[in-house]
Amino acid sequence: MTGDMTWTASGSADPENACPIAPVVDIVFSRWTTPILWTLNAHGRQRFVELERRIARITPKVLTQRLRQLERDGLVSRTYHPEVPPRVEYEITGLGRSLAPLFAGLTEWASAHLDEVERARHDYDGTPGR
Amino acid sequence: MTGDMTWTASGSADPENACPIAPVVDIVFSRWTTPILWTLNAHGRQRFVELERRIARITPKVLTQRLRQLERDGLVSRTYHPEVPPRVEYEITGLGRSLAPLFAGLTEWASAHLDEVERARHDYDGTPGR
DNA sequence: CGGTATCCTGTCGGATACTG
DNA sequence: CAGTATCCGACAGGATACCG
Repeated sequence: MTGDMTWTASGSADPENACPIAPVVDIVFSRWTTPILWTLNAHGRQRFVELERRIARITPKVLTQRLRQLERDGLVSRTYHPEVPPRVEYEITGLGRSLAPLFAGLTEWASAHLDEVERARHDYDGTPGR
Repeated sequence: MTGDMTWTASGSADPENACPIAPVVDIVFSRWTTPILWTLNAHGRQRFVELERRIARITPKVLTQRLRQLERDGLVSRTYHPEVPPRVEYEITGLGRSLAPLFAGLTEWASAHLDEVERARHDYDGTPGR
């Protein structure tokens, strides 16, 4: 399909990090960002508490931090409604939605290969002499 | 093409983490794993020092830790040659290579949208009153 | 409601030194 | 060469309390 030639050997190898996708990984796959993006995409525009409830175990502090980061990166938009009580809504942006195929690919890989990983782990752990 | 329906809203929402791809992210996108996988795929079978040199700034301790994890997950294979001096070779497995389309997708997303992220960051930082 | 402030702990990873 | 052992500092993230 697309871009397969990007995943091949070439004489390059950047001196700093020999991995061209490192920046994307930092943006999209830092801790908590995938659950947040996933929830926002799956359930549409949501308020802070809704996110807090759906993403179990996340603390408000961390949720705020990650939402700010995602907003700064343009993946999520924040709308403040000056009411009493105040209402804030978060929504995934077009840029954020452009990650959809990637997430779909991840999901597909998971269902196809996750059990294989599980088996490998079991074999590794079960092998004596490590 | 494939698996797009997995990235849609449905009544599910797992209680623990509302994000089905969380396990994959842990496996593939934990720190240093992408540079390692990328290098192994790009340059083929390599010795420890080769990896160490190509992945700048990584320390031998951390490289060992991550390689062990990748080996346990079945993404990388380790071959020990009992010689003097000893020789160890690391190679990406078939399971590891099955991540190729995903990495290609990431690369493509980067070239298509990374500048947009950069612009969003600049706008965000430049907007007063935050 | 939607956060922020403060404190505190656990863990990741760096530095250094050493070994089969 | 290919690691391991040990020490250590930084900081992400949890718990708790408080505010507009």
